[in-house]
Amino acid sequence: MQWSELEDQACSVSRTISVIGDRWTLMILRDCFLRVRRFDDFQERLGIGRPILADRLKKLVDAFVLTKVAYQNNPTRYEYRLTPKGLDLYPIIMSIVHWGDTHMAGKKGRPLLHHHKTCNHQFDPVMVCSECAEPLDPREVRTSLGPGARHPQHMPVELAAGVHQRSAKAKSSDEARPKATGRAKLKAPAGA
Amino acid sequence: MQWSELEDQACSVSRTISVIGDRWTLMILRDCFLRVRRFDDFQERLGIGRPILADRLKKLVDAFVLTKVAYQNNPTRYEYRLTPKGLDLYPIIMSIVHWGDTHMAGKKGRPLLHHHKTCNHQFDPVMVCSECAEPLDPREVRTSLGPGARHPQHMPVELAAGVHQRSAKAKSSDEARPKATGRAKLKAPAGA
DNA sequence: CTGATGAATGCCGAATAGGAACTTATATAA
DNA sequence: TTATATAAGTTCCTATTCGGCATTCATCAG
Repeated sequence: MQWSELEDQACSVSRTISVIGDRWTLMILRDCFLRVRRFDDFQERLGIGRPILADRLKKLVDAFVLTKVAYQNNPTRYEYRLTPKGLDLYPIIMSIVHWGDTHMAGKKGRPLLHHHKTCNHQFDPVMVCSECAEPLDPREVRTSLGPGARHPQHMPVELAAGVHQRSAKAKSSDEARPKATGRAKLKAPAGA
Repeated sequence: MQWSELEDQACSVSRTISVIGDRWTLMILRDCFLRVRRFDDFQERLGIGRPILADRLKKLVDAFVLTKVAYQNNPTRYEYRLTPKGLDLYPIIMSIVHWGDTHMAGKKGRPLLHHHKTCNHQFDPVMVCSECAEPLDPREVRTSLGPGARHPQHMPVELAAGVHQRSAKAKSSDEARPKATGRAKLKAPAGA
């Protein structure tokens, strides 16, 4: 499978990985959230080669994750800023940071601390259910087919087992709609 | 920078990326959470080459993200299961899925739906603050140095700017740039 | 004009991906 | 007994991609 085929797949993970599934891209994005914006700053902080950096930045701009903003004229120079789409990557980056803090930190502890201005506490990111606000445990989640489902290889094994080529009818009980009852403030963008 | 150098860095993102920052690895992990466990199932679902699959599985086992469990004897065959450390990757995978659902879904909608057994609702994952349970907005988060902090290139720009270890040519950049915040609050909050 | 700065390219060796066939070990079928 | 099927790899080879160095490009300061 080629890199470019990934984004054509009917799988959200594949398509996301086609944008961010690259070592350098993730490092660049981390720096973006640390408010790094200029080519040479990225280059110096990451120790990345300039050609690769240029390539990754261009791809991120093409994917509307970053946008080039002129910060001076004559010559016009640009800096790279996160778009709203790029800002939405925050949970991914924070999840990665938190996993690293939890499982990969050296004996000295975590390198960075996060302080929430809203509540004025140091915090950890927690992934919760949009409906009941409970932290998510993978064993408490059941996956079912959505309207965009196409290929069995993107389904959980227990659903893929009976399906062979074509789009399967969602056979789970609540196939219908997300119907967000419950805490409105937790409701994530519905997407699609 | 080599792949192998990443894991030596004092940055949680670097170290995490050294484990999961690979296209195939992320796809494999997605399948793990969809309860795929056997070599040939991974191979068939992902269309990945067998050598690469074997390599990635081995790396994940070495990183204690997966573990090999014998599911039969004569001949002994193993399947791959997520360890607790691997299960902790769930927020990362879910963040990726959700971003893809939100920003990369085709017109047909998302391929998979997630149902929370705990509350019996279809849901989206939301990343919240562990202290106040509010959804996280990157602009409401301030980053500060933790006990494991070492290199300025892992700090947010406004903190790295004041650190001495910076290379000599930094003077011009500091001059030309609007001073963000001073270095007033560099000190990390004491305990979590 | 010359040099400095910020950014993008070309070239080339090294690493990686991908496919096909091969291996091992056993159970089942002919 | 031989043959076939199965699961989990491994070996080998080719083609692509990656990463780093040096260069190029455009513009402004002097």
